[in-house]
Amino acid sequence: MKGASGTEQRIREAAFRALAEHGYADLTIVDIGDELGQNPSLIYHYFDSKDELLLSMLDVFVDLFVTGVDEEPVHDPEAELRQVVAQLLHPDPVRVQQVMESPPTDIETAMSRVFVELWGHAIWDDDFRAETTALEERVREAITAILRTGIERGEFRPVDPKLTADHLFFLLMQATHTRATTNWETATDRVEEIVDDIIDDIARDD
Amino acid sequence: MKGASGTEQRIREAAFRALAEHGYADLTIVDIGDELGQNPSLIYHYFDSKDELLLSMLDVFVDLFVTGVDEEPVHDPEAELRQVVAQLLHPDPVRVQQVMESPPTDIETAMSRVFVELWGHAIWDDDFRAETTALEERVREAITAILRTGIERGEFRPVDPKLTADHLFFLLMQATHTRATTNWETATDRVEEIVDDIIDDIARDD
Amino acid sequence: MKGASGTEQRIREAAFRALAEHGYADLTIVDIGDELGQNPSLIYHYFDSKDELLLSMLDVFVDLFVTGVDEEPVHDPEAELRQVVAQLLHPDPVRVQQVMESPPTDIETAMSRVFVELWGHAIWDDDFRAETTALEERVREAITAILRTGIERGEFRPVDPKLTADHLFFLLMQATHTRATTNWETATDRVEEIVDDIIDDIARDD
Amino acid sequence: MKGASGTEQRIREAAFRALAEHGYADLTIVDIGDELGQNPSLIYHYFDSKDELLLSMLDVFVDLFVTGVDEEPVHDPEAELRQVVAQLLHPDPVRVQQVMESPPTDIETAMSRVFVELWGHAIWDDDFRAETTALEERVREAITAILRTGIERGEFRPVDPKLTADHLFFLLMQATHTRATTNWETATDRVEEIVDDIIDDIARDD
DNA sequence: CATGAATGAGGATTCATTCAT
DNA sequence: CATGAATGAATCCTCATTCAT
Repeated sequence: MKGASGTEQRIREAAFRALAEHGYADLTIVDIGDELGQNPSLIYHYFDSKDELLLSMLDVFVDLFVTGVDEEPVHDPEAELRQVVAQLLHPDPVRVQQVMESPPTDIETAMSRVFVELWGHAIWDDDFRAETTALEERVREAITAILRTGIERGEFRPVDPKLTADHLFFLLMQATHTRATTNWETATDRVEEIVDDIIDDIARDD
Repeated sequence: MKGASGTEQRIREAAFRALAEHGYADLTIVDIGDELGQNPSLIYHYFDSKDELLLSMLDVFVDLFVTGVDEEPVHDPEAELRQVVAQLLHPDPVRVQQVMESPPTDIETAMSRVFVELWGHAIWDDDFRAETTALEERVREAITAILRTGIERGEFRPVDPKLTADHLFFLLMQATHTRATTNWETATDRVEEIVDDIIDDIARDD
Repeated sequence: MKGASGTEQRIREAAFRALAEHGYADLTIVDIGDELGQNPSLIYHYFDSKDELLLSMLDVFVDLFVTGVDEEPVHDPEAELRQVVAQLLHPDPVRVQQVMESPPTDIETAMSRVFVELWGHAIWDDDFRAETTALEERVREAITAILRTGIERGEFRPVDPKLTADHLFFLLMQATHTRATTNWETATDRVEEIVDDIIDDIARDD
Repeated sequence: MKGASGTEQRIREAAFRALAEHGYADLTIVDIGDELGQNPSLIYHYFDSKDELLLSMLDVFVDLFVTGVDEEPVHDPEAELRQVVAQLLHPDPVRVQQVMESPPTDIETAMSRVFVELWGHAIWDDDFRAETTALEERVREAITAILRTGIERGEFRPVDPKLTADHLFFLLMQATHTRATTNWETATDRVEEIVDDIIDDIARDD
């Protein structure tokens, strides 16, 4: 794998789009080459194998999914909590553009499909599973930190921050999962409704 | 596809076990034949194609996953609600035996893997997606019915039964998903903790 | 690799002919399939890989090269010595037919080419080298046994049987090598001349 | 192909070493580039194709193998005969250094491997076969010349010089061949023993 | 001179599926 | 019912070669 060539990142992004379009079981090197607009064999100048490319492509997903979630100190807990929710459910096209050169047209669909496909692959591949586990922890900890700050400042009720973070986290992940895997069109809305209620409840002033 | 031959069902079950062992992307007709203990060509006497078999195999999963959840009239809402939770998270070996001739050794792992693989496939296959959607609705309605009965009888607080059912449902599905796809060993326990709190809250006598 | 199917042997023979026609560096599975008159993928029902097939094909060469050389007790040392020489340099079509179903048209050319190609491959492959080493020893020992018997019976002069056997063996091998690898058309005749002189010398009655 | 640039010769030598390390069937342009310590594309500035380079590389082998064998008038036939034998079986490191800038560490192994690989390729390539034929003739004639001089001067018995030269030549070639292609470690010693006996016999004073 | 990106043809291997028995 | 031989399409990957810089 070579160094800082832009091509390498372009290949990763092409793999991301191809995965969102074909799924793991059906994804071929030719599909990725098509998406890349170049000869498939070029891929092997930058990656040793299809597996290595796909593992490396996880980075693209991670960047899209959690960049910004856990980077800043917490200023306004409730606003930030709601923003994390929004970010996980509805990727901001502007931020996506900063991370990805040529994002897919429908980024929400692409993200949820890729999420399901990558997590599904993690069942069988230890390297992948290490990444999925780490990514989930990162998100849960980010939410925990926001909750903790809110509680310390008295803006949130004194709930168990880790437990509540996990609770929210489970709901958000499942929203993404159901969106990709069923015809229940309003599932995401439903999750948002539930999550909003929970946040309202935590943040309520009583 | 021929009639209700025992062989046909044995093939479906073999496909289920093979899927739990290899995953969708890696599943071959030979794998299924191995699991069946017979020549792979035999499968084509009963099913027109691999795809048809796998679609048909969804029935095995449905039987395992929801049989019993929605069949009886509701007697004791809280007990039955807790039992639905238990059933979705921890398949009862006795009941599994009634539905499946040769279940896999570790049925919890098998169930959660197959769940993720089948739902993942539903992204790409409309027939599958119709089934996943219907199955989810069936579970959500079963929970809704229990909640509604409990509320009518005054045993539960007057929550929105559909909303709460969806809430519980999302958590239960995500437990299965996280169990299969990450190294977070105690995720299922965590969901049970959260779900128990919710049920306690609904059923609380105040 | 399956058992006693005739197809397996037919594949080995096809590989032999294809090797004689294309050489090791240029030998493809498609070439072997062509020679076999069947689809190349059939080969993989009988052999795990091209390498495994080619190793197994060594047996065909061994059968052709040394069968009969070392099987019988020695009756007439000089005649048998001359016959071994003849066999190694000029395979008898009748005997070839017994060992091989469809031998190549020009068996002498084929044998010497295959010899050079297989021995060349033995440089890089330990399994092959074990076979070439064993085969050479078998031939040298067969010649040694004939010489020893002739000496014991007083029909040969009391030469060192092992040394003389090696001497004859080196010349015979090189005849095959030079025949395949140069334009020196009469090299084999030249070796026969030299070998005949040596045998005359050993068997001379003085 | 450009002129007599030093780089051109360095490429030929790199090809020689790469051939000794990988074998013909496995030799890639990248291997040669690695051995050269430079970018493989550079090779195409000096040679039109891999085939052309390898044909040109034969010169390196010829230089190593026969330089000195046939250049001088004969002074001491027996000594010179023994020296030709020694040179063909055990390349002198000093002389190798004069012909090759960076010879491989184990020159004997390299020489015998390259010999087998090149001669093997000569089966399939007329240009190569012309070279192998010419080289062999040159060696045989050099030996013949020495023998003839020895006989004329009465230092050797009046054997047929061409026949004896071929005899010695066959043995020497086969020593190289067996050394590279089998595990018979002492084959070269064995050939030397036989060849020494022959020379002793020719040179004997009776 | 020298590099490295890029191409395209070819090769080994896998696998769903068919068919004769 | 059941087997196993056989096919052919598809897939991953390699590698000689070209070209822009």
